[in-house]
Amino acid sequence: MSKLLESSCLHCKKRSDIFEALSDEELDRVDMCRVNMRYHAGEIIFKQGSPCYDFVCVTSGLVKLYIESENDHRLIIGFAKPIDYIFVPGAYVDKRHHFSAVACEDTTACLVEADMIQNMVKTNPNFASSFIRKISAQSIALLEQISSITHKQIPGRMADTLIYLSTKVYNSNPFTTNLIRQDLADLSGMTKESAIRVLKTFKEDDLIRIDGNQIEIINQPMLETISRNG
Amino acid sequence: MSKLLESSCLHCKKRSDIFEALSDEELDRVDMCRVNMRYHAGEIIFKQGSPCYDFVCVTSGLVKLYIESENDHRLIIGFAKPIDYIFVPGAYVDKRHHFSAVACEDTTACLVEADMIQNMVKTNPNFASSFIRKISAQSIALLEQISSITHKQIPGRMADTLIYLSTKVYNSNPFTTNLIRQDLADLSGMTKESAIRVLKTFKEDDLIRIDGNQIEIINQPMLETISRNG
DNA sequence: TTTATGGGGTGATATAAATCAACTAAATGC
DNA sequence: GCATTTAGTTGATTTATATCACCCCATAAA
Repeated sequence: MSKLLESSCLHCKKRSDIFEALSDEELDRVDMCRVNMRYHAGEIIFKQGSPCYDFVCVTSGLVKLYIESENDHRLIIGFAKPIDYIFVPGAYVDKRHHFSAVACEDTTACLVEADMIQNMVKTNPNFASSFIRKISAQSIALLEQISSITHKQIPGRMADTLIYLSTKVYNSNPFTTNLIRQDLADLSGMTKESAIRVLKTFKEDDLIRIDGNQIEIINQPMLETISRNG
Repeated sequence: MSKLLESSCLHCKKRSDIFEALSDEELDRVDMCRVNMRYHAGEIIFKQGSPCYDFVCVTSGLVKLYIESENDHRLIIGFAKPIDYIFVPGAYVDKRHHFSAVACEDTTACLVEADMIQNMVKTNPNFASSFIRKISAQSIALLEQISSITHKQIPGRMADTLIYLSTKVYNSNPFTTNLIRQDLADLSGMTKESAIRVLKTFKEDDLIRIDGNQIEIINQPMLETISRNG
């Protein structure tokens, strides 16, 4: 279930950085190709394999991005939070989504026609540069995650996940999250049971504290050491 | 050891696709910021962590791209072959290389100043689009590799590697390669010993034939099934 | 010639992590 | 109020894969 909201890009306070490069007139054009959507926690925004028509700009809430494989395995490759827009690599290649996006809290987002964005890339050089900068950053994040998951074992991977959540997603410590254990596992490339077990050892070693939905990193230096040692 | 070659972008037969969008005048500008290099097999072209000044366009040979971690683990994330250029995500973010590049055969390549390319993105919209298309394709390839390595076990991963080499890198079957077993392992996220063992079972099951440097996929449908089943 | 060296290969063993199977506790629905 | 589902947790067991310790063989170096 979703409902339409009204406002304008020009005066939007939740505008993604990349739009800063646009003139008022260009923003109006974006406005014309834009739908504001509201998603409930758990709702799918787009699904891996489906055709992609729109770019998604998250204005509130939190969106989880993940790849899924035949055998029901999931790997969370990142999150999109307010004022992020979700880069969809398929838009320029095969017009398909290569990962899925799900609202993990109640979320609002603007869908902007992919053609419009691609057009803007052609007409506004600064927009093009911002766009490439964004893709580049996402590529780097992917490389880091590949590196973590393939080269480190469970404690190192979970340390990376916790540090990532605290410093890149929630930007706070302690942070309050409604990610469940399975999500932490899917971020770290392990099973739910393994995730629970490492978290337990981290708690016992006073590296972190978990209280309901709140996670606090108590000993970040030690977590970083664990991350480095793999 | 490397030596300088002479020629011009304008009449170059080894020009990467993305340059097609450029005018003669723009090609001349690229020419001015260009150095032609020759690398011997095994030589490093750039190393993860080092500052990046140039984009690399491979004109002959083969280049292996990999990420390395503290504990000497390597993961090959792809290859660049003639008429590819190597997209360096750090160029737009932190001016650092996030993976290393090594010539795995004798290789020639043109180094073009990153500033020049970034400038071209701003002045030529079609070039910008080509550029984004290329990055997007690389992102998709990374997603596929992440998916293979984290969701599949050894036979599935090696099947993916063999199919990848045959269809995407060498574009032939059988193909002749000078990749060693360790490289096949680094492509598949496993140890050399494990790589040798799966290859042995593949040979015994008549899925592939290996004769010196030549690898032939005999039963691709079966390999694809193994890949799907993980 | 012998001596390194690097790659391919194999078996035995160790181990990290998945799987399986229970059992709580909380939340939700009827 | 009871039944059902979902999340969290734990222990026992299995298994995939890494590690270790070798072997051989070719080539290059001394």
